Amino acid sequence: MPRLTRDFFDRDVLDVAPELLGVTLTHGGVTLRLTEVEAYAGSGVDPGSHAFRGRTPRVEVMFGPPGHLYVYFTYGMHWCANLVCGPQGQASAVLLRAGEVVDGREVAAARRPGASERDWARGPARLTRTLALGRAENGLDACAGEAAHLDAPAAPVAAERIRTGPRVGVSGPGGDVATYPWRFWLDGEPTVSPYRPGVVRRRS
DNA sequence: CATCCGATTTCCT
DNA sequence: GGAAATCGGATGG
Repeated sequence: MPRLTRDFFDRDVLDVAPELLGVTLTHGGVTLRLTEVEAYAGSGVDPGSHAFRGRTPRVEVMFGPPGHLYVYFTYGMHWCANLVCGPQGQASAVLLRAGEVVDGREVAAARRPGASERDWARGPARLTRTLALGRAENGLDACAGEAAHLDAPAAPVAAERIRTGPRVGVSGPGGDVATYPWRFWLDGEPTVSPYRPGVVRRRS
C-alpha cells in the first residue's frame, strides 16, 4: 500500500478527486477508507469554492502547497476537511465527504457515542469528528508521514464503481454551480452520505 | 421524508 | 452589522 506523496496531489483537482476513492487516510488512531469526495476548483473559476473570491486568512492554506489539509469550521459547530490540490496557487481542493473505518474501531466508537458504525464518517463533519481533525490540523502536511498519512488501495478501484453527480449543499450565483458533476463516490457503499440539494441563496 | 434549529466564524455590506 | 455557512441531530407526519 504505497504512501501518497505530494506529486499525487500536484495535479488537476478533477483528476485527483476520483482517484482518492478507496484511498485510506489515517489520523488520530483511526484509519478511514474514502468512499465519497467532492472537487472544488480554483480561485476565480468555481463559485462553490471558499477560495472563489480570492485570498483571505481562512483560505490561506488552499493557496499553499498541495497535499496539505484545509480544515475549516462551519455552522457554529462542525469541522470539515479538504486536501489541497495543484497547481500551487490555484487554490483547488478535495472535500472529504465520507468513508468507512477500517482500523481503530475502538477509538472511533468512543468519538461517536451512540452512532452506528455506518454513520461514523457518513458526512464531512462526522468524518472529521471520527478522525479527530480540527483547527489544530489546518495546514497539516498529509504527505509528510507523521501525524496524518494517506495510502493507495492494495488493488485499484474498478472504474465502473465510480459514480459522479452534483455536489452536496452547493449553490451559488448563476445557479449552474449546483450542476457541476464534481461529487465522486463508490457505488453500493453504505457509508456514502445521503444527497441534499443546496439551498438557493437570495441576494439581499 | 420534511422541516427546524443550533451556536459560531467569516467575510461582505 | 448581519447574512450565510462544503452540516447533523432531533422531531413530527
